[in-house]
Amino acid sequence: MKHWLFKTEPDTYSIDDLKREGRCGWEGIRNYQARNRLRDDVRKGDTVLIYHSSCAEPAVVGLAEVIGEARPDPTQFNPESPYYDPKSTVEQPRWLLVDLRWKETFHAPLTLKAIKADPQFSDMELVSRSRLSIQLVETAAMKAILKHCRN
DNA sequence: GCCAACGTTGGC
DNA sequence: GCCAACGTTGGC
Repeated sequence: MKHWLFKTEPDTYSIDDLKREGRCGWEGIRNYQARNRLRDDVRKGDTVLIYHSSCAEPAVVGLAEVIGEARPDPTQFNPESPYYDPKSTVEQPRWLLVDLRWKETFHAPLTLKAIKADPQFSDMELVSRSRLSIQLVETAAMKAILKHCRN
């Protein structure tokens, strides 16, 4: 089982939204590397850290679980959606999403600032490849993050 | 709001 | 297939 970190802008969709809804299709991934990871590597049962980006205090804020394998993202076919992609077809969908279930909202979010300041997180993609929206988290880092966030 | 990093597009 | 132009991300 793998661990991931999914980014979201809390103004658009926050951990509170996920908690309230209980589950969601993680819409709007429009980057090929991220899409390929959803298709090839993200599996049902994997755990996902939810990360708030582009906000006052960027941080890991909660935990979710992957409850379904990748499927076409319906928003790519909807002209009303900000994620609409006119070049994608139902026959050959370009973009995928996975379904998540809310598991936990952390009492002590781990801020980007704290992650950058801690040498044990220096290998995290959040530090080295900050613009990738679907990131792989190593088991050791995952354990350390959960320990921090649950204290 | 700025701007660096980096992904995507499209002409050649 | 190269690469310049352009667009997006996301921290600050």
